[in-house]
Amino acid sequence: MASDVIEPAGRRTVATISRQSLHGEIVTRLRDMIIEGDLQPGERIYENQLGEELGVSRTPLREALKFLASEGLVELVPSRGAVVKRFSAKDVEDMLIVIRSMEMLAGRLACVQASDEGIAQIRVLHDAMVRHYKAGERLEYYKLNQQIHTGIVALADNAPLAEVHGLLQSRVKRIRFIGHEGAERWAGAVAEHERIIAALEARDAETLAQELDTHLANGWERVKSVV
Amino acid sequence: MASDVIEPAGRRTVATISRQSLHGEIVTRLRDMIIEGDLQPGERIYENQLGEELGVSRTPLREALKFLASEGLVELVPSRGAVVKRFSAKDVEDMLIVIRSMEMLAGRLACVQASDEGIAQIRVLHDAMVRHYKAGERLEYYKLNQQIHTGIVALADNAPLAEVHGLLQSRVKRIRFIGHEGAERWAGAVAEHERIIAALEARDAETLAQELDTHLANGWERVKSVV
DNA sequence: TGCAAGCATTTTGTATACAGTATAAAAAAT
DNA sequence: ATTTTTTATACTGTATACAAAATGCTTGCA
Repeated sequence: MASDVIEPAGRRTVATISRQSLHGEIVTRLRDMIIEGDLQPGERIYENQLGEELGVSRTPLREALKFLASEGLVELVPSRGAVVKRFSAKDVEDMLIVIRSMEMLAGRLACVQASDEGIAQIRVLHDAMVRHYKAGERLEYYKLNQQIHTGIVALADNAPLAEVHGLLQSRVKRIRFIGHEGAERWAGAVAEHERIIAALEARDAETLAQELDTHLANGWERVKSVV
Repeated sequence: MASDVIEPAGRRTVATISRQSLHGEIVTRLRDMIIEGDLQPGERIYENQLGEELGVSRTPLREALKFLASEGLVELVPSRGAVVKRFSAKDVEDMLIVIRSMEMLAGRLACVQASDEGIAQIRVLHDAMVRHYKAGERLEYYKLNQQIHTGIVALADNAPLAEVHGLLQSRVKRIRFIGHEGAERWAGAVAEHERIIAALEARDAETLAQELDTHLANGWERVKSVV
């Protein structure tokens, strides 16, 4: 996964000056490494070793770890350093419950707040996703799927909501990415998405919330065997 | 914790059980300072000065600032250090919308998940709060009010939910604390609480969610003049 | 052979020092 | 007088060095 794709809200990527502070770069770098599985859950992080590996000294690395600890991606054990956080099945289920609730809220808000152009953009993403589905391209499908969900949340025009959603999303990304669903389930997910977009375009808040509810509940069914 | 009792002989742990790392202590210290208004919104934080003031060197202080930045309490401007984050009225309203949604979810979950003892404990807190209300003790009332809301979220037995709720809660605490409501509004809030507790005891999820919804919507009405 | 205690190594926690950058103030030129 | 440039100062960013704590290993003893 490229690190330059759309960043979650709260992170400002200024194109003009790429000179973000070093610890900032390390944060995004490590976040990617954790999500992509380069750093595995439960793995202890040795500051010297990792710092050497990244070509930075311990100080900014430590600062980055504190940041990620607050995000909940790593755990800080006093006097024993940082460990990549491991999530239990219940943790994941709990997170998905919260994510579901927040996307339902986002959907309701989006039906009121969103501009027509914003909704149209979601439709574009959806159509592209369907094309990738028909072509059987799972990775591309997965990415667009994520973008659509993040996009609906963005339409709600509620920064804290987007932030918290992104926070939890980043934690389950790793697990969700693994989830390989069978053809029939995959088809079901696409059909659900179709109804979601339709409800959004109709600005039918209750229907949209309902569709997101069932879609994300099914999402848990799809991944829970993997966790 | 109980683990200190069974320490092996010859290995004596110091009385200060809170053997938290220094940056950890600084985090809680600064968080309190921000919430209580010792550090005011928009105020720039000079690391040397604040470090001197707290009696710590810059390194752990900087780590603490990174942590708080991830929490959203301070903002990191590259090459210009940390600033206490300032929230607009819309920010606060958006946060309260999300908090409301999360507490509604928590209420629904609590009706299923909570133990009878847990619910009884909320009742105890509520009764104590009412006593403080009748005595006109605003500060004590405020604290118990917070505890009740946090307690209901805790009953949901969903760690990520409690975490993100606490995250947003800590941001609006500062504002909420300021909000001095008139006598009649105060009475209304207490009455709403009474209905909330009743619904919880009856484990009536929908009624509870409804009551929380109106209560927290009114909460925004109560503070929005202040923001 | 098993266990315990002490020593050594490794790793984290904190402080300090140095380098780079932004801001502000002062001086010079238009 | 105003604007621009230069210079100085102060603060942040990063690295390195030192101290404390924990883990692991070895050695001694029963």
